[in-house]
Amino acid sequence: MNQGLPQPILVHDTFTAAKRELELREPGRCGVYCCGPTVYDLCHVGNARAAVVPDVIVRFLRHQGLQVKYVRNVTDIDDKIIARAQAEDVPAMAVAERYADEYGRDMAALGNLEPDVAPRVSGHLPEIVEMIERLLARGLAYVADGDVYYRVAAFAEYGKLGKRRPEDLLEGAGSRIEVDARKESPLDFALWKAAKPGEPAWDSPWGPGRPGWHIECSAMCGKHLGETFDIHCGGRDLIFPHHENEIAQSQGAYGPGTFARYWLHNGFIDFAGEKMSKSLGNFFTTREVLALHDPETVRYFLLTVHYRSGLNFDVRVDCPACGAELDREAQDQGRCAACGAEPGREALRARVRFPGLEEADDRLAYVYATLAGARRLLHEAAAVPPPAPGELLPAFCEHMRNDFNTGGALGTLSRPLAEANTLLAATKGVDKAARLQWLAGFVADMDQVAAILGCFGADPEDWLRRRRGRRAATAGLDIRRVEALLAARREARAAKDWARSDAIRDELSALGLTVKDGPEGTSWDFA
RNA sequence: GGCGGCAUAGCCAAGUGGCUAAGGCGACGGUCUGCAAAACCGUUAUCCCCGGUUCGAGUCCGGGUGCCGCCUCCA
Repeated sequence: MNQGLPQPILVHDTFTAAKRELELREPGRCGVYCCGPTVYDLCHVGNARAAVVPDVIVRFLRHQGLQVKYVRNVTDIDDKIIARAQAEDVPAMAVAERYADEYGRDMAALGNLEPDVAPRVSGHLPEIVEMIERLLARGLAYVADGDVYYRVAAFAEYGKLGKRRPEDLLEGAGSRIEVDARKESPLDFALWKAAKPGEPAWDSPWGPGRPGWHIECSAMCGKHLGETFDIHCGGRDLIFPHHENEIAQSQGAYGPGTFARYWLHNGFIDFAGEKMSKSLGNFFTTREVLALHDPETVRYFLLTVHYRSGLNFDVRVDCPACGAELDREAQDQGRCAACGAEPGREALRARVRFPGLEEADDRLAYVYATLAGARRLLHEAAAVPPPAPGELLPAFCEHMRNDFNTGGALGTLSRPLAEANTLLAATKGVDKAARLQWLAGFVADMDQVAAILGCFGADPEDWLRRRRGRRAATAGLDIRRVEALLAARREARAAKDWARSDAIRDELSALGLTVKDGPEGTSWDFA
């Protein structure tokens, strides 16, 4: 069937546990829902990945010509928000408002497109209540003391997404699942929670209260994407119970065969090989990482591996006193085993480095330097022939069509980038028109790659300038002193005083810089 | 205990049964350079183990081993 796509796209669907060809509910159109954050604190890097992944998927689907409606919710009613509000003695909605803003800032910094709709739970109480009433009417839910629970036993499909059998789940009921006398079964989950004194509450047929965690997504999907839509995204950990429960609710309300047609789940981010947890060495907010690296570098790094794989952030901390690399234990103790210094955990945390991101930053700089060179050459040319259709974009898209394989797609760029640099360096023996034509095609293709990835799209010169400025700032470098040294070295080189020239270069390299002497003069960068 | 995932070079990593197993980092050799740096070129793996299916398997099936995750809030 024609899907309104130039070529078929394969997607890995969690429900069927297999790669399937994307068949749209309506050719040419695609509805995408992404489970967004619960806004009770600054978002962490895992949240960033969970947003970048669907963002790239949406960008690619649009690039392939689909009309995409992208919905990413914000959970602004939740126990953790209430807990934080009570701790700070402010209204819960104020907490939610604040962190929803912060989330928006982080997402924008990372280059994520605005979703078409960013619904909030607090704006969908009527839809939620209506859905619960539907479930009650169908015998799939029951009221107990102002709470409403989903009757899991009444939904035969329960457990299919998460590959779980209700019997197995019940086995560990005593220890794993909190037993609540009001529930018919320990597996039943809350659709509506009666408000306790002091908690924010909304009116409902069952008394004042608030929605359970899962029902919001079912209700918001229904409202903004319809009873059935194409793609539902989220982190792996949401498969069970969150997405399982969404299916139970939505199919319970709308009938079999409704709701999301494809379930896409992204893998976790680890720090230093461990799942994030709130101990020193392996929990980082997006904000913290963005303070150390260009947001585009972070985005690029997130896209270097396939979205379903785990992604490890190496964490490196060196002792401020002796420079020794500290292991995890030393980091937790805030003490250097090599020299005995005790800088403390906080001081060490301030010295954290992410080698993977540093490598990614270098790679991005290479790409931008190549683009800068190509653009400069094209700009200087009197006449540029129309771009030659290259192989870059088709090869790139072939990987993207295979379950949005950004890692594989990025790999296809290496050859063309090297080729571009070869052409840029070639001064003789190349056909000038052919060279310009190839480079024009390269730049045109890279523009499209940039639109798909949300990377490589900045002005190359600006990006490289920003990078140097950022690194100069973190290194506490005095640019004027660097300029003075470079001027002195230029003089020495003009006089062919190599000894002095090299001495100045040594001085610069002691500052952590490297100089490059090219035909168009000397440039410098960080080593 | 139940369920799921992963195992590819020194490190990271792509691989939709079939030509010489992408790519990046690192290392080594070379071109360029006053010397360097950058850039470019080249070298750097038979895919955890055992068995099976197949004309053909890193890719499918079974059994091991080892990591990791979920089953409780979690992206």
